[in-house]
Order: sequence, then C-alpha cells, then structure tokens
Amino acid sequence: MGVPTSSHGVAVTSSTPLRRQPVQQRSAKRVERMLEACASLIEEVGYDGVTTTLIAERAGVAVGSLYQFFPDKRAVVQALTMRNLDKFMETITARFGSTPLEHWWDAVDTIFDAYVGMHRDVPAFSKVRFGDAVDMRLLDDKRDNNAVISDRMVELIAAKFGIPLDELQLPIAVAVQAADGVLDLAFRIDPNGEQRVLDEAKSLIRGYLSTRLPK
Amino acid sequence: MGVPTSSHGVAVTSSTPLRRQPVQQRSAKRVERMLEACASLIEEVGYDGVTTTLIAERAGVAVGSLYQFFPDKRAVVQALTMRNLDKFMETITARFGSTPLEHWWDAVDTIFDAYVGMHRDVPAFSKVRFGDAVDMRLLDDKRDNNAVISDRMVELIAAKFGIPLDELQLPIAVAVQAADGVLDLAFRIDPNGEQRVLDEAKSLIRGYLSTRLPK
DNA sequence: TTACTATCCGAATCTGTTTCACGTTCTGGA
DNA sequence: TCCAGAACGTGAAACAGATTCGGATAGTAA
Repeated sequence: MGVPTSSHGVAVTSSTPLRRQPVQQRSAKRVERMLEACASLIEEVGYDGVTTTLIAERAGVAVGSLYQFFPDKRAVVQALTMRNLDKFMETITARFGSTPLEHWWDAVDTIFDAYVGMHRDVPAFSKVRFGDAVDMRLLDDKRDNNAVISDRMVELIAAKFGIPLDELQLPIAVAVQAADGVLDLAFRIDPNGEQRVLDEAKSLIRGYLSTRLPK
Repeated sequence: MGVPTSSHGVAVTSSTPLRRQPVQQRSAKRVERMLEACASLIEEVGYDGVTTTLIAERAGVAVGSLYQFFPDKRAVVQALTMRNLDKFMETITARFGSTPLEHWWDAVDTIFDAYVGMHRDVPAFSKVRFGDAVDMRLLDDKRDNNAVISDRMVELIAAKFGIPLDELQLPIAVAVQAADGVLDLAFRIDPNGEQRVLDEAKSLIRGYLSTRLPK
C-alpha cells in the first residue's frame, strides 16, 4: 500500500490544505496574514463566529483570494494547526538537543511540558485543540496531530535511549492519547491548565509507560 | 451559586435541547422519529451530510416541526447523545445490581465494558462521540458526558466500596478522560475497537487508579 | 515591450438553516 | 356536545454564510 501511514496504523490524510502554493512573495505574505487573521478571530469570537468574509476582511484581502489558496474554510484552520504542530516539533527537537535527559521519562516530561506551554503561549491553539467552539471536522487533524506527535516521540526516544521502535509505538500512541484526554479536562477547568490535573496526567502516563518500557 | 456543577468543577450546561416540550403523545412520537431519523442519517452520511431538511424528510415531518421542538440543528444531535447517555446510565446501574463486584476495579471494568458495548451496539454513537464528521460544537456535550459519567461512577463506587467521595472525584475524572482519549484511538483504528488498544486502556486506568484509590 | 502567469477582486450564486403567518388537531370545561 | 385556547403541523420565504467565476491587475522572463 502506498498510502502514508502512521506508526499505529492510522492513515495520514496528508491533504495539502493549500489549493495552490503561493509562489510570489506578496501572495505568501497574504496567506500569512490570512492565517494570522484566522487565529486572532478564533481567539476573539470562537470558531462559530469566524466567517470567511471576516477572515478576508481582517487580513485586508478579498474573499476570493482566500479561496485561491484554501479549498475551503476548514482548510484555513487546518493550516493553522499544522503550523502550530510544526512549531511544536521544532520546540521539542530543540529541547532534546539542549536539555540533558537521563531517562526516557525525562524526555516524556519535556514533551509534555512543551505541549502545555503551547497551550499557554500560542493564541487560539487551545481553542482549536479543545474546541471551545470549533468545528469537529477538525478532529481529523487533531488525530493526525496526535499521530504525528506519537511518531516523533517514538523517533526521538528510540534514538536517545536505544529502545527498539516496535516496543515504543503502541505504548507511546496510547500514552499520547491518554494525555490528550486528560489535558482536555485540565484546560477546560482552567485556561492555563489546572495544575492538579496536569500533575495527574504526568503521573498517569509515567506510571503507564513504566510498565511498558524497559527500565 | 445555583448553577449545577459537576464533581470536578465544570459547569454542567443543562440547556434543555428542546425548544418546547412535546405534551401530546402524537408530538412526542414525532420527536422520537426525528431523533431516529437523525441517528440513521448520521450513520449513513455523516454529520456533514445531515441537513435539517433531510431529517424532517426521513421523519416524515415538515422542517418547521423540527424547529418547533429543537432550537437548532445541533440540538437534535445533542438530544440524541443525551438519550444515549441515559441508556448508558441505565445499563451500568443495572449491571451494578446484577454482577458481583469484588473490588473497585471490577466496577471500573464493568463500566468500561459497558461503554465499549455502547459503541458497538448503538448506531451513530461512535460517530457522534468520536466525530467521523461531527460538528465540534458537540464537544461541549462530550465533556458533559464525561462529567456525568464520572459523577455516576463516583457515586456507584463510593456506595459499593465505601470509599469517600472526595478521594474518588479527581482520580475518576482523570481516569475517565484518559480512557476517553485512548478509546478515541481504539475506535478510529477499528470500528469495533482495536482489541490491543482496548486492553491497554483498561490496564492503564487500572494501573493509575491503583495508585490513587485505597487498596 | 510582449506574452504569460500569478494574483486579486467582489458581486452573484448556492446551499442549508431558521422563521413565520396561517391551517389543523386536541383538550378541558360550560 | 360545543367552544375557546393551546398544542401542533406546514412549507414557502427570508437569511446567512460558503464558494465560484468572469474579469481586472501585477510580476516576470525573454
């Protein structure tokens, strides 16, 4: 099969969210502005309040221009989350390089903290992730997000601690999903993440992984 | 404050999804049919494919009638999930009565299994829960669902095993969310729930709760 | 400068949601 | 039994927002 697949067997729908790649710099900047506009609007009015017209307006662009680069409205939000995901990947890769990691759980904690940090720092990230008012069709992406994160974690941990890939894949995928669920709760209770719940999440995944990963 | 609150502090928006309570039997039946129609349609064409017109059509009813009882489209789906939640509650309450439960984890397993059963048996339940294509505005309900389930679990377990409520609330809420996240994965991989992942989920929550609940 | 391509634009079109003014069916009480 | 008022039912029409499209405009290479 030629379809790209994530470690745990879920097909990764790598649907390019862009209808047409911006080639000239001016259009690239415009696309940037649309994304920015979309982010701030989600932050302000929630997904339901966001309209393509509004995005275009705030970006100082005509609706038609938006559709020149995005096949539809959700694609804009999707592109936004992809961008955030990229940012996240960069962050953890960087931290892996700069922080001394004794055990795999240090790696897990690092990634966990980075993730929580995203929620606190990146505007609209929480709203898109945990949908204060977001179209659930985005879930397809959310899942991809978790799959992408899982895969990256598996790679990093395998490389750093010499644990075989196939011993990591299922446990990490499960841990990421579990953390995802608990974080969902933590961030609903408190926009900054309820600390008690965050601690529980950390403890939970560490406990679980301890029973699955080599000492 | 008079707003009903779930155990972990999340306000339960008990927004009656009905614009008007059907008082006569004939209308009650029609509302039933609308719900039924909605369920089958979600099953067949996914949430995005469902339109109010389609629901009305299949229910053999005019669109206007739908709006007489539901404030908007999402309310229909919401009512559907509430109904499912009720069904679920009945199921676990029944099983608690009929099955001998030695330890609290037997109770947890029972509830877990019942939940998995719902996904397998109740049409469109999975789709609404894990959104093959569902409007994320439903997430508010999803969360309520988990809160409701948590609360009920806490009650049942407290009563059956004499564990103080306040020792149960946080751990159960966290466990439910974690399970939710992992199940999300299990049911995406396989419509019936990937067994390996289901097993991991069970093991994960049991392991976690073992460190939080009295032996 | 020319030809061609990348961009832009925004009114018009489409699609699906929600309303509303007007018939029909119940129900309880005189 | 008959009537008034409430509960229902209806579907064409009003709306709202997404998406398209025919027609300009700007950038670029030869």
